[in-house]
Amino acid sequence: MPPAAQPAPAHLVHVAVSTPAHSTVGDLLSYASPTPLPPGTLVRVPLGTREVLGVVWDEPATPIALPAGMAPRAVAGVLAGIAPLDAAWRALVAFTARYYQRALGEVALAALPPQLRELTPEQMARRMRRPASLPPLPQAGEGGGEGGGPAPPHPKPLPQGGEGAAAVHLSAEQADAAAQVDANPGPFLLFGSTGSGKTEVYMHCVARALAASPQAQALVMVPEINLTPQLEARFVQRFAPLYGAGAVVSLHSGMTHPQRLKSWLAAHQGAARIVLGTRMAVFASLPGLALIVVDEEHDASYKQQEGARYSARDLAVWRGREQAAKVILGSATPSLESWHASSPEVGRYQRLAMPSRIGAGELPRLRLVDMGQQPRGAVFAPPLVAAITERVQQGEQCLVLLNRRGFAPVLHCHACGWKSDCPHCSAHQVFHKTDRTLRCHHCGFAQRVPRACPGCGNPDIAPVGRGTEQLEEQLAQLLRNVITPERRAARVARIDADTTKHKGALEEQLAQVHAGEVDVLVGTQMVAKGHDFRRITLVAAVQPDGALFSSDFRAPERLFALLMQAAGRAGRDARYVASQDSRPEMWLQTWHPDHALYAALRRHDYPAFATQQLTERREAGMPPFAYQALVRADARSQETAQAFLQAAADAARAAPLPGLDHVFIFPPVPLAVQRVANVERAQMLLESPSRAALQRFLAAWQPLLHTERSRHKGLVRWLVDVDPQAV
DNA sequence: AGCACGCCGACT
DNA sequence: GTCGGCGTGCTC
Repeated sequence: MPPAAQPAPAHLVHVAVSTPAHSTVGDLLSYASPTPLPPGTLVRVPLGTREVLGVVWDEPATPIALPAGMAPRAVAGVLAGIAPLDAAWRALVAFTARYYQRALGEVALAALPPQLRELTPEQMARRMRRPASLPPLPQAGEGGGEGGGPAPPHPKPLPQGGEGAAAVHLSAEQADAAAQVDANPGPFLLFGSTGSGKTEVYMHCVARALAASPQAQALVMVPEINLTPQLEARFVQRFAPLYGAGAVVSLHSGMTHPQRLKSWLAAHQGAARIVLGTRMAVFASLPGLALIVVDEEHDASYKQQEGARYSARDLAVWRGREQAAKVILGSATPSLESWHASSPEVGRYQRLAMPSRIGAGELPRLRLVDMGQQPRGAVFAPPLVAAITERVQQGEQCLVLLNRRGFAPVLHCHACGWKSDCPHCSAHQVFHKTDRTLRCHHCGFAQRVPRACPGCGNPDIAPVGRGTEQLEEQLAQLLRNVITPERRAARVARIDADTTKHKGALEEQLAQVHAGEVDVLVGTQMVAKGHDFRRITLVAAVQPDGALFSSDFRAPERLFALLMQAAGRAGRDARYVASQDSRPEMWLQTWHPDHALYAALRRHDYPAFATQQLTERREAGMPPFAYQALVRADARSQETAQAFLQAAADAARAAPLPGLDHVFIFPPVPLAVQRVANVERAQMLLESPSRAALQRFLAAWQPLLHTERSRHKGLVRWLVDVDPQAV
């Protein structure tokens, strides 16, 4: 009688699964597998009653002890068609989790395309077999080891001589910047004014990087989904002839899950040579990564605002160093962090300047309207109305910016003092005239506009303040008799989040502007970013002052960047400036015409502005001369939220935690909008001159925060935000 | 976070 | 008699 086949000796594998940082479960869970599984392997494992996606992780330095008496469960399946994620990807994920104080598995799983979680191994295998537009897939064998499968096939022979045939001529400035990137390790800060042709430099550097090796890949990030289509068009035009149509892919949250999975797999397998995307693309699996470009690197959108609150720009720099890829950060108005890092005194980044505008007209002249000298209560100062009228009569387009949606931010009853407060938030409900609603922009609560004051019955309730809807209405009224050179009545249009809710609406509206059907465009800051309005010769910011005296120390930086960017929308094409005496202009309506920010803006002098801001920041000990973290707490009552934060701070001081000597803990305070959707919000700022000390402190603090959480009933959630972009 | 189990109110 | 409210507790 032969003995029954011995069960194969079980191998213990350590798997990252998605358990949030709030959970008591450790970073890695142990499972049994009949065969050893290399780190990076995608597996399905049982977790409680469900089966979830996991990533086999590296053997921990210190062995993990299972809870007493617990036997490891068996791995349910291996996603065999997908090569293991390489060590570089795992290192990026591990660093992100550590630095931003989140669970490893949460970061790892969030970094993978969502459809991987939904597909069973069988569905996955079917999908991998399906003949796709992608080149044939490398088959990853069991135990395939590090670095993925064999080199991917190439749809087209490699271009000869480094530069592709489709290369365009670079200006001397562009060529010099590109040559510096070639010759130096970086990271680089490409400081190029709007219209200086940064994208050409990016494409040139991408071409060089890809030509250097058949495996080489490039990652190009932009801040907003809206900006990916036009970027993709340019990259496809330039690189598809060289590397095939599948060589350029996009990755952003606006794509469908199947599209995202397809792009992700193409990048993972190396078939995609160029990945374009938003901040999430920084986590793409790119085994051949040779170059990372972060366009508009100053943009706040690179900071993730939920889950792991990572900065894709900062992670790009980290990843580039780890994976020996060059990194180019590009901006006309760099973040002060990057500007400082590229200063001679620090020298961490190499600064490359491109001051000239190519093929575009001169930068617009700044016109400051002193609102103290204008009739009270006017939305538009008479000189601005006159200027817009004149432009429209000459067949030129104008752009009017106001960063506030709706008709008016609040309704007010003068009889009893009633205001349109949101019942669930400590904020006003915004009056939207087009659909006759009051809407809270924080919690989304919407209701019909009341006919009379709900407080006293007074039928006369008045809008206070202005939003884009009101500007649109007022401008249409002011320009009602203005005729364009084509003998057509002037047309005003509005672009904001309300008019572009539906898919394709933004593209449609932009097309109308490009076709010249619109004369004056009113919009929020979404129109100031990136879009190429060739015929706009006048840009006006109606109410820019708010940011000058904001409690947020980064508000001036953001305002300067926004206004510079908006100014760059004007006069992109010299042909559309009708005559010499109508050169492009940027108008600002301000109560503070002598403010230093506007003076620097008038000279288009970012370096002067940055120097002044950095001086203030240095004196005040603020970033980039200090490092910050924020602990946020949401609770049923403000007292509970603050009590939790205070208790956490007390526990840290009582311990005392390592790094505490170099970390200053501010008292808990309510957020500016204290209550949202009936949840009270508070936060506590931590500041340190040493990033390392702050990191050490936060890591040691994590378990105490968990402990405190359970002691505070009514606490809804808490979170840590490292390097917060607003405090 | 999910997803269980668990113990009290208004309905087929 | 059940369906279901969301309060605590666990996930290798």
